[in-house]
Amino acid sequence: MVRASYQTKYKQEILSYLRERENSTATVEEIYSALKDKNEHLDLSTVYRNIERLVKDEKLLKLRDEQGNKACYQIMGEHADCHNHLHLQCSSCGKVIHLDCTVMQQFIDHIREYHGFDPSCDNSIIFGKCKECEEKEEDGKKDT
Amino acid sequence: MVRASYQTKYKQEILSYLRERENSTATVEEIYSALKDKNEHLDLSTVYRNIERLVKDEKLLKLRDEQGNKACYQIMGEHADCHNHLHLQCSSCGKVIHLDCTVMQQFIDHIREYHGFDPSCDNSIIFGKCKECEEKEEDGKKDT
DNA sequence: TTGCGTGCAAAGGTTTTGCATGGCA
DNA sequence: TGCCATGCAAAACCTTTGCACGCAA
Repeated sequence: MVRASYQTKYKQEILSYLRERENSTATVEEIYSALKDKNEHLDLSTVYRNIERLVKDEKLLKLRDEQGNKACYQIMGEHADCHNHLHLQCSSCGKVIHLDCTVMQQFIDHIREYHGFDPSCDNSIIFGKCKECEEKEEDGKKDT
Repeated sequence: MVRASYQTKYKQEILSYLRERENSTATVEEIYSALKDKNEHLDLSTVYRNIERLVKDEKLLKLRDEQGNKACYQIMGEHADCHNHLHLQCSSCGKVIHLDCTVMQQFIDHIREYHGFDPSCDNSIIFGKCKECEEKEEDGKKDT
């Protein structure tokens, strides 16, 4: 039997918060302040500890923000095999695209075969801009 | 006229230290302790400040170690256009392979065209294992 | 009782900042 | 003189750890 509800309360809230953001990531701070609204006494360390376990259980994917200053997290999809595909993360909105297509497979194979390098996709992130954010930026190209 | 020698002393030492490592990266701590040997009074903040400027001047490439805990740096090649190719970094030895081939170009183009995502290669790192480290590991596969 | 999750406080590691000094143009 | 790099000290920031308490099995 799985542990009772109280004990996993925060884990569930973290997962549910991240499920809402589905395609994008959240920093620890964002998760913390989201849960803090409903749980006055919640401590940051509790959030860190819960996240840590969720990552270990492969419920969450640990990534990095573009500057590399902070960890950010994303919920794992149902298939949960984020080991074999690359991640594209938009540096504006944080959205993560799970790249998993033939071209990507060929690319990985090519690296292995011709560059003597065996990519592990887990921590690897390709940053850039998604189409939506790029269009937004072009619209608002006036400010600094 | 460029600034005189004394003022750029540490910058030059940093560059020369990183040139020796050519294909791999160094953390701030590593750079610091290497220079410290010759410069007793060198302070860590000085290293940080010099590195910062070298990155801004595009003499160095700022990367992250695999865990994302620390920054690490690599010297920019002569062509200095690290903006248009991907970086493969070995998580064992830190070596960085500057991937710049047709297949990679096709891959990038494919992402742009079919996934609505415009990769910016600057901060993007694909971690993995280089052939040498992989072979080393297979040889010594006995310990924990 | 035992185990585990929690809050609180403190520490840890990396990086940044403020300030006074001193060298070079 | 004026600008800029430096050393030193302190702070900032993200993250981890120690400890005691309390709920659930």
